[in-house]
Amino acid sequence: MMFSTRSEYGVRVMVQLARRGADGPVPLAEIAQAEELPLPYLEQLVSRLRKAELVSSTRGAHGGYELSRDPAAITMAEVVHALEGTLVPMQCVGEPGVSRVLCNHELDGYENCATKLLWTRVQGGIARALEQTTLAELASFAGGARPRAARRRGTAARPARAQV
Amino acid sequence: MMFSTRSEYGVRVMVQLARRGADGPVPLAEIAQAEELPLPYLEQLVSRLRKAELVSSTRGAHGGYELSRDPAAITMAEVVHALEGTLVPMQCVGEPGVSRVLCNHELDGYENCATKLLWTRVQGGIARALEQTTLAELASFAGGARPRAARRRGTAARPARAQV
DNA sequence: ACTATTCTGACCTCTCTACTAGGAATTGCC
DNA sequence: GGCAATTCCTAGTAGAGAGGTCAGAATAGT
Repeated sequence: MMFSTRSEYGVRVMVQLARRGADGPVPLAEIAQAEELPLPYLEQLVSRLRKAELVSSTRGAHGGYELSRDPAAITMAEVVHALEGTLVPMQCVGEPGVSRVLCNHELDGYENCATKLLWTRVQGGIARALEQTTLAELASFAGGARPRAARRRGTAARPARAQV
Repeated sequence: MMFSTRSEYGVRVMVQLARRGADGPVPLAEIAQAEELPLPYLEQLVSRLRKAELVSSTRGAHGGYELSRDPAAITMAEVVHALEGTLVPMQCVGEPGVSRVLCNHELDGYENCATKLLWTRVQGGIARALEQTTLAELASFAGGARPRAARRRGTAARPARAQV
């Protein structure tokens, strides 16, 4: 069980955009270079973010992407949902319909389905973690914000260990 | 992102074993029939459960599987871990080594990796949900445990809605 | 016109999932 | 001992999805 790299890379793009703040639109090529990720792949990912209206794009020369909202108002739940497409740990929990899961509990609307209880809880745990983490928080984490904040707090070469 | 059906089916096997309690070893064919799942596939799954010492097996005629511990002492974290093999939402979070994730943050041991913070939180959310749910709880949920406990607690025909 | 950029769709390769198949080993019962 | 019921083990295999690549069209500044 695992999230796909889409989420990983997409989140990193968002973090980069947040850190570059109000410098106007940032071309994806810059981010691709900074994170050492393949540009064409990022283009696909960012397309999902745009469709979810998390970023806005400017085409043409000197174009690029920028956040369409304040990073503090963007939760990772939105971001990961846009990238991953769905956030259910098992198909019972999601929308009914096509499923690869054999389940004889469909008949009674899963009322008696013990496992559904489990997966719903797991989903709750995931959702809570994602909702409680804002983009602003990730962007200001550790090595990120050189601009001012980091230096003042004395976060020089070696930042404090991540408390998770 | 999703757990595999291995987890789903494996959990159902465990629930069935818990519900059949102390009737001696239960042949897998019975469970396969009850849940309408392919027997040979279950054999593979249950092998993982056995290697994790969650179930014990009796070979030969009148053999089968039974729980090796009290259902109340088995958390779903153990079960799902045994079935899924790993419980990390992103490879950074897990054991270092081979990874399909391109990451230029490896160099500094991910000290500066903002996304790692996110995935670690998500993992925490998943782990908490799985650890707080015991097999006994699932087994007594809804249609399951006629035996006694359920009735005494007033959990009659229609149990209280699952609070997730 | 030229260049920088977003945007789109098709394609490709590999890995993994969700099985199936076939049999060997073990045990109870007659 | 022989047979049936069971676990156990190893190999497959079809399909889906992950994780990209590729080619080019569309748009906008200079």
